[in-house]
Amino acid sequence: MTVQDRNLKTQDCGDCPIRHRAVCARCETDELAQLEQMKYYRSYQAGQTVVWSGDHMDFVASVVTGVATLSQTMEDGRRQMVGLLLPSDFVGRPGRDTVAYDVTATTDLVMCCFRKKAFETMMIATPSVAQRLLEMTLDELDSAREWMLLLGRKTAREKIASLLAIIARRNAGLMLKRATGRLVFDLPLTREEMSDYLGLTLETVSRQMSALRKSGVIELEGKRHVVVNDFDLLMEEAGDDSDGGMLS
Amino acid sequence: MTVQDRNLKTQDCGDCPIRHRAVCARCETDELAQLEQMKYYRSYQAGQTVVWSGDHMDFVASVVTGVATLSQTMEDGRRQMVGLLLPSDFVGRPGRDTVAYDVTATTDLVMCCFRKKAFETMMIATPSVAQRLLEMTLDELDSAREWMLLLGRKTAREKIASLLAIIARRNAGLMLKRATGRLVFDLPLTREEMSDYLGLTLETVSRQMSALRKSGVIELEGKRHVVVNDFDLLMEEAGDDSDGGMLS
DNA sequence: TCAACACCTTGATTCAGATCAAATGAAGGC
DNA sequence: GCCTTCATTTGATCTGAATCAAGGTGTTGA
Repeated sequence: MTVQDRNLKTQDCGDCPIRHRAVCARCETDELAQLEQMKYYRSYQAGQTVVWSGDHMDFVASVVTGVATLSQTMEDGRRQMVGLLLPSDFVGRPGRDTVAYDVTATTDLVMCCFRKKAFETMMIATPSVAQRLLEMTLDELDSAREWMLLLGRKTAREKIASLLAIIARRNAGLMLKRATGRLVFDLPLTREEMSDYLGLTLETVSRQMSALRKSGVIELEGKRHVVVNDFDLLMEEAGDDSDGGMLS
Repeated sequence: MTVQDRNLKTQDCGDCPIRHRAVCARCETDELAQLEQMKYYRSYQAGQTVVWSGDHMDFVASVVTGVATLSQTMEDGRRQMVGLLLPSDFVGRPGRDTVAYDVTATTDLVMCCFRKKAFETMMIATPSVAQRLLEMTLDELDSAREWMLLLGRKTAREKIASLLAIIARRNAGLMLKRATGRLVFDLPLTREEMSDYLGLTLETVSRQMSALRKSGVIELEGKRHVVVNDFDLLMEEAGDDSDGGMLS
């Protein structure tokens, strides 16, 4: 445990998402107290790998701050991201020892962790945890399927617009100028990471970002800072007929 | 529950997969009996739609025989399959009313169903069901993520080989000539359905099937009957470094 | 026996996005 | 201030798969 971890441990735990997302819905006080005792924090620096595909992962966790990605790599180096973990998202698989994909911190990252064994025991003793986790997993499955439509059938421009829409949505709470209809946020991903998420090359990502800028859908300040002038227009560019259900 | 009890229970209902996959692992006699009473069967003809995206789905089900697909469609008609349901696969989402994708029978189909309300009640009363379902959902999520790699990064030839490998694997029990190393099976999908699953056009599917035939990886008898001479070679064509974990 | 139809194959051409190749720009170290 | 480094943009060219366009094959039903 690092010094930083220890410091976090002594803090008030009000910000731990597992508590709220995995348990709160139907929990009882005793269960909450039990979970509180079990949890601990881990910090990772931007770029650090949390676990490699095939490795043993002895904890389950929930993102507190920062962004992590799940990715799969082929023998020849082709890479596809299969998940984007933003604050409050859950990682880890109770009931299986190894992970099937790399988990990487793309920004500095703090996760709230539970030792897997203890969490599993807890799950068996507390049905509401398993049920909440099932609900979350089904949401993730829906997101994954929405993403399959993007990867299989959307154009490069639609892919970029979709990704921007997702990030904008998830950041909604943090965004400025919401009242004016403008959404402002910083991309937590490099162009290369975006390309790995969208099944494109980084050059195509860059070109389509420029194209969206030129047609007035977004404004770019620096490389990472994005201003969305009209969210509905962005959604239209994304080709979504729904309301962006992938955000769930 | 003794082994003999289990045998007795399985005799009257040997073909119902929900019972085996969702419950058996940790079940008790009462719960089994309760499930037995709740279940009923539905049949669909090839081509029939089971539920449309957005519709209310008042049951959960498990495929007994036949093949069904899950697909999403964009406003302009672009379609992407997001799931292939083979015998023993589960459909339906306890805890949500509507489905997010079309469910279609691609062959004649028999499903073993449970009314959703009753199943949910049952789930709350019987923790093992929720836990088993969580495990199944996590497996599905892994498959979906494996499929994202295919859609985002594989070539047309690799996509076709991957699909053939999946179907071959899942049919392993039914296949002939297993001892000789040859795998023989019928494709349950048209070329168009294959293309919707793989994010290709039907012409490309047809061309790549021919290409695999010409290079001796597969033999085709008629349009649907496939002979795989060397499964390892097929896996190599599929570009998988793993053992094809998507089959789980 | 032969339409009609659904499904599949094959060929010719086009095009979106990949690949190859510089050039630009911003941030940190000396 | 100047060099180095790394992320990004932009340009030129190439290519794998899409698109457009015939034909072929097998099945159903009159």
